[in-house]
Amino acid sequence: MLDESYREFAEHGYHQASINRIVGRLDIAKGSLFQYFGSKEGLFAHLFQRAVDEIKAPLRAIRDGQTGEPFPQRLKRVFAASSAFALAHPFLWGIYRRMLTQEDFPLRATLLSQVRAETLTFFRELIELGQNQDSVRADLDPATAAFVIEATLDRALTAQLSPVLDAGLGLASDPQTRQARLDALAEALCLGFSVCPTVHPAPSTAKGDANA
Amino acid sequence: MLDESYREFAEHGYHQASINRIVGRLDIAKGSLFQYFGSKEGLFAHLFQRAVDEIKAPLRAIRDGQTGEPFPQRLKRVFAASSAFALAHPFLWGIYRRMLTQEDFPLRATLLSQVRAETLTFFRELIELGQNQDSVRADLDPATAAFVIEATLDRALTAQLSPVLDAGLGLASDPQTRQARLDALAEALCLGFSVCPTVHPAPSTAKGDANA
DNA sequence: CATAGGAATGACCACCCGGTCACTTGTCCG
DNA sequence: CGGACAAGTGACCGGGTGGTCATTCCTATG
Repeated sequence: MLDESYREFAEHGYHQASINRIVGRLDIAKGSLFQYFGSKEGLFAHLFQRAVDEIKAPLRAIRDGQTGEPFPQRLKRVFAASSAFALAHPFLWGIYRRMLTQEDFPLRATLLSQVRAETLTFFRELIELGQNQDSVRADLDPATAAFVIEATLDRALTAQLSPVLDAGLGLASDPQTRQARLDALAEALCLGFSVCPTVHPAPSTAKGDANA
Repeated sequence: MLDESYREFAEHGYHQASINRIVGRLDIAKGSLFQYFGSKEGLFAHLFQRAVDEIKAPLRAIRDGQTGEPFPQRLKRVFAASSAFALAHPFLWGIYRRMLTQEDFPLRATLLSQVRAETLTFFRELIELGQNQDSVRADLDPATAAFVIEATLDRALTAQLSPVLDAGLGLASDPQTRQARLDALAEALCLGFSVCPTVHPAPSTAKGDANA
């Protein structure tokens, strides 16, 4: 029952989701569903809370494991894990994405600010940890950098589930390509965050005045 | 008539938009509207095409003006101009944002891929131009960087119109703060793109092995 | 077995939707 | 003025919506 409702909301958003379709697929009476959840909004609220609880564990696992690694490696791991999570829970991800843009999504303000605050804090802590390890430059504002990272990751996850948005980058294609593209994004971000000289050979001319 | 329909779609998205409300506000008969546009989808397609045409001019003006400036300045100008445009056309921006996440938005694939391709090309060209000027490091992949920039800008524009998403960054508050935050975002991006030594003094300790 | 009480049911409600079309109205020309 | 023809109208249609509630069914207990 929860699974089927979850799928309906994720596939159609809130307003386009149909209680009739849900009970039709489940082959139960409409009255039963309303007896449990009271209203469409009640059903949705219940589902969302469950989903939020479900997403917390993997996020924490990423943050608390392998704390010794330098920042770029950790960021890549975060990107990879998030990508895997979004692919494994496309419906949940779809709901979240919809809520971001749909002003009249019920409970939007409450639910969103809760999730967003947690996400940005997660990245800010990751960055500050990197700064303490000297793998992130100290003059970088953690909040600003967290914003950029979150925006990039969000777009990447959206792109990998929606070929229209991929725009030739390859996130929506096979796993190997996706992995490579995600790593490239993480690296491009790290370029700006790292204490200056990046490991890459910088193959072209040496026009820059102080490279390596 | 067009203005009122535009507003309706932007405020409610496609499916939640109501023809009845539009004709009600305009105080005209429903039949008239259908005589002109044939269907709801026809009306929307017409509106969208008009909006796309409208957006092209300012974008081109940004790209083709001040070509001599170094990349970071140009990027800041692009951010500022885009921010102003989104604030001036919140409805249009709302439609675009909705279309990004709503799978069943009619004509989504056609319209979106058209817009996205143009946007990403715009940024790629901006970066390549920066590389030719030596104000962007040569080993940066233009497509990847364009992706990151576009993602960040998109999130920033969303945040400035939706306080819930601002997450304490200050994009949704007064113009001065917003301007400063946009500049900070652009700078954070440029850190990674610039040929290495950034102008900023890097105030803290000199633990990094080769800073400045 | 009888029965009490909660759980399940689905016909039904009022409402709203996009879309139609027979009809009225307005306009312009001979 | 009269007629032709386009423009404008709004009652109406079939269908879908979230939600209700009198009724039936099931089960658990005495």
